Order: sequence, then structure tokens, then C-alpha cells
Amino acid sequence: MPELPEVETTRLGLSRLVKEKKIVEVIVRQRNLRWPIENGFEDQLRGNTFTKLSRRGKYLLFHSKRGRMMVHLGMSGSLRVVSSRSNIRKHDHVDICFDDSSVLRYHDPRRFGSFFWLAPKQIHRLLKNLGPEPLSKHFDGNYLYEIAKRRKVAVKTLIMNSSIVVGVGNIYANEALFLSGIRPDRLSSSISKQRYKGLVSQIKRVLNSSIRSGGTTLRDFVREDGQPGYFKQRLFVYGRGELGCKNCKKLLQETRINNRSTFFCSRCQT
DNA sequence: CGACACACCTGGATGC
DNA sequence: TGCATCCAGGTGTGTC
Repeated sequence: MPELPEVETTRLGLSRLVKEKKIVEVIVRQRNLRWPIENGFEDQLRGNTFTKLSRRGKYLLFHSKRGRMMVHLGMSGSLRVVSSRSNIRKHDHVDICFDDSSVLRYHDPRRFGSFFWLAPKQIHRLLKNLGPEPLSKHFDGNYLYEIAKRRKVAVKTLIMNSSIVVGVGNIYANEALFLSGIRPDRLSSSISKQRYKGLVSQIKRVLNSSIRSGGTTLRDFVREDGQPGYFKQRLFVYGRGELGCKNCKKLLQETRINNRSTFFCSRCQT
């Protein structure tokens, strides 16, 4: 999936294309996503209009007068706006059709994504335990250090825990640890406050930088217009297992932490 | 409470 | 060509 930059890229791109249009039809071809799409979901949308598109972590929230549609893209989901209802591909699970004949179309081969309808003021249970936004001022070195010193996990596992901070997935966790010179397998409680300040600023930097490039496309992520993101070319470690460190040329190490691919330079990261 | 394995699902790459 | 195996951007749930 989509990590935070890809979700934000989707939000920015979709916003003007879905707002202030009347929804005339909703077609759900596959209800069995990560959680089944509830019966009645379509009825909440039909005749409705999106007024605003926001994001919490990796969840997109489509606001309307009657409530909000909450969407998660899972590992392989993407949303785009197409000009007509035709040309349906395999794994196009949801169509939201507007009165100008454009269609907001959800595509997701692995079906780890999800769609929910939220009543006004309802806070979904999946949003209740989320940590701060990584790009907000609430996420800083002091905050992360205070949590880290009480935990006994690898620092990479720490920053990928959405109850501590949202939006840092496997790609950007690898990148931010490289940029701040911290080995991903270091025990969270063994790292100084100063180094956490550096880590936090690199997390913010890499996420912002990727949003500006339209996110990272590895295989199937596409933006709202069907174009890939261009941040892949600027990755320092993720997916570069056989290659040398871009900084010192030493061969990168590849390992697994929490069963996720992990890349680092044993010279530049300590 | 924290740590961790496992679950959900398809498709692409790789190896025999 | 076919089949088995492994791996992939996430994260909630259950168990200890």
C-alpha cells in the first residue's frame, strides 16, 4: 500500500474531482474487503454530495451533510476518477457515480482495504487508538523518546506502531532510519533523546519529500489520474538489498524485523 | 499492559 | 509450460 504519502497524494488529487457533485449511483461488485461493506452503505451515498476530503493516518474521510465515508487502501488499493462507467477491470470493486458521468473507482487486488459509513459525529473504533499525525507538532523528539524508553522493541517496530505514530509504513521507516543514522534493530530503550529528535525530523522530512513527488510506486500504486508516483528513484535503502550504500558504497544489509523487509547500512547506521 | 505470531487475499517473480 | 514456493506498500486480533 499506500503509506501516508500515497494516501495524501490520493487525497490531494481527488479532492477537486469528487466535491460538490451529486452521487447518482453506487455500484459495489465485491463486498468482501478486509471487513465486509455493510448492507445499506450504498443508500447513504445515493443522492448525497461530498463536501470535503480529509485524512487521519492512512484513512481517507469523505465528508458530506449526512455523514462520512471512511476508506482505507490496505496494501494494494487505489482510488481514481474515470470519465465513464465503462472499461471495468478485474478487481474494480466499487464505483461511485456522479451526475457529470464521472466515476470514483476503487481497485484493490488483495482486498485488504475497507469502506465504512460513519454517522455524523461518530468516531469509528479503528480511529480511536491512533497516535498523533507524524507531520503535526504533537509528534516530536520528546514525545517519541518518552514512549521509547519504556518499550522493549526494535526502533523500527516502534515507529511503525500506529498507536504511537500513524502513517509510517515499511518503506519510510527504512528510509528515515537510514537518514538519521540509526540501525533499525536497535532496542528502542537504548537510544538517546537527541537521536530521537533526529529521527523525528527525518521522518517528517522523508514523508514531506515523498508527498511532493507524488508518493512511491513499487508495482501497483497509482494516483487519482492513473499516474505512478516518482519517489522510488529517491529511496536510499528500501528495495536496494543487492546494492551499495548511496552514502559510503558499502553493501547494504538485508534482514527481517517483525517479518518485514529491512534494509540498512552497517557503517552509516549505528 | 506489552510483545509477538497470525490472519486476511491476489499476483508476480523465481526455481525446479 | 506448469506447478510450488515465497514475497509484497497494512494492521486488527488472539495468545501468552
